[in-house]
Amino acid sequence: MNKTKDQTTEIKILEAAKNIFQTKGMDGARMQEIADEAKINKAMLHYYYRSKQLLFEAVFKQAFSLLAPQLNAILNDDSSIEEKIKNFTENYTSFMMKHPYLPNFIIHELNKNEEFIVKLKQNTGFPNLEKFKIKVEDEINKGILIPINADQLFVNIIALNIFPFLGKPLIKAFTDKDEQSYKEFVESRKTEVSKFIINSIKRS
Amino acid sequence: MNKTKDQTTEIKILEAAKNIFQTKGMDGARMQEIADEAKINKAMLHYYYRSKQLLFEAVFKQAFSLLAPQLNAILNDDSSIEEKIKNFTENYTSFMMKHPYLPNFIIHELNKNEEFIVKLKQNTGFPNLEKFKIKVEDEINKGILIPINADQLFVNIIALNIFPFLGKPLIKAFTDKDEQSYKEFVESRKTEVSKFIINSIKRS
DNA sequence: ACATTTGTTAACCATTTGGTTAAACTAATA
DNA sequence: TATTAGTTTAACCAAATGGTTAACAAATGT
Repeated sequence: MNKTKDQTTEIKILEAAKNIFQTKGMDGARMQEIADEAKINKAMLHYYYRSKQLLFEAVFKQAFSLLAPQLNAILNDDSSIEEKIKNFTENYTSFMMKHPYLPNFIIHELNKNEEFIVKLKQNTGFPNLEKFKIKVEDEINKGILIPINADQLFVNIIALNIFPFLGKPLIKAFTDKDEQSYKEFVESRKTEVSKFIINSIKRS
Repeated sequence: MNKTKDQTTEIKILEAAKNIFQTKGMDGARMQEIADEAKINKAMLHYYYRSKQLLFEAVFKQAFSLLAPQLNAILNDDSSIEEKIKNFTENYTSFMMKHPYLPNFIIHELNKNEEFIVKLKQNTGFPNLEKFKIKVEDEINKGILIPINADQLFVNIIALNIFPFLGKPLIKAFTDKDEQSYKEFVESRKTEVSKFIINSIKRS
């Protein structure tokens, strides 16, 4: 057999499964649909991944593993909180514009199965806030930032960055934007969000 | 027949459907499961609501109709932006603590079926930002607020308030909180979030 | 009292769905 | 070139699922 072809079929399946699972969710996805998307026989899905559940987990883990490094990189580098916020906002928004279904997929499946995150947490490389917390407290002590709880600040940062992708249909409707102007709206958040946060927490 | 009993059966179904649909989503929900939850025969679901789709829509519309007035009340009253933000943050968080599955349910289903919001928009009472925008611009001109785009501000407000309910499993894992301390965390956001926003936009 | 409408149930049905099987095919190896 | 191991396919299967039906029960109106 040909190892290259092995991989391409296996990867074609994962790719197709990613598309279907991320748009329709675990429950809404059909094995046949994934097979069609990958242009292979349905039996191949089971040949390579055994069951829908295992195929789903392969997709989910891959999706999650795309997000964690983004967070870690910024939480653990040595830059100032202001720089962290600027970098994160810029990078994360750019990344999400390329993977717009990802936040919804992860959040929905995690909410449907809360125990699932316990498994992920055991993984090395699961984001850790310790260094970020220390840095926040340090800058508060130095008078750079006004007093704020680091957990609250962290949640505020990710909320402001992720929500536009989660709530896109809602926001589009509320603010009366079409696809194009919504894209511009999100694009402008790359800088607006960090200004907004820094305005709030930086001692002036 | 007995009109009171009619209503209770019909309402028992809607109540059960709400529980199941909101936790499992349209695709994950089973008609039999809803019937069991309501402790009635499965055929009754079809007798009163015709199909799964229509039952789902009844649940969805009811859920959505709980959110819209909350938004409208605050967008359209005559208070200052600062008061709007304080009221909204306090009220919305309290409300969501009582209906924690609501945001996820609405956001997930809306993302799976983007056209669906068009129907909702035709409804009278669909939230409208005009008055809010005018008030924001007014306060900017008066020098109360620093310049900020009203749409961006609006998205920031709802992002900061809704995200803790959408991303609960994620945030719990990242910040290492158990159920109780997460509850306290969210509780404290009732005031923290408005302080955070006002800090950012109020001219000092 | 009786016919009619409304509500409820159990059994049933067609279709869909995840998953299996066995045979056919491919390509490297001995 | 025969063997072997891995790959792919079509046909199949049992269980689950949304939905229907027909008989029965309980109100309601006349």
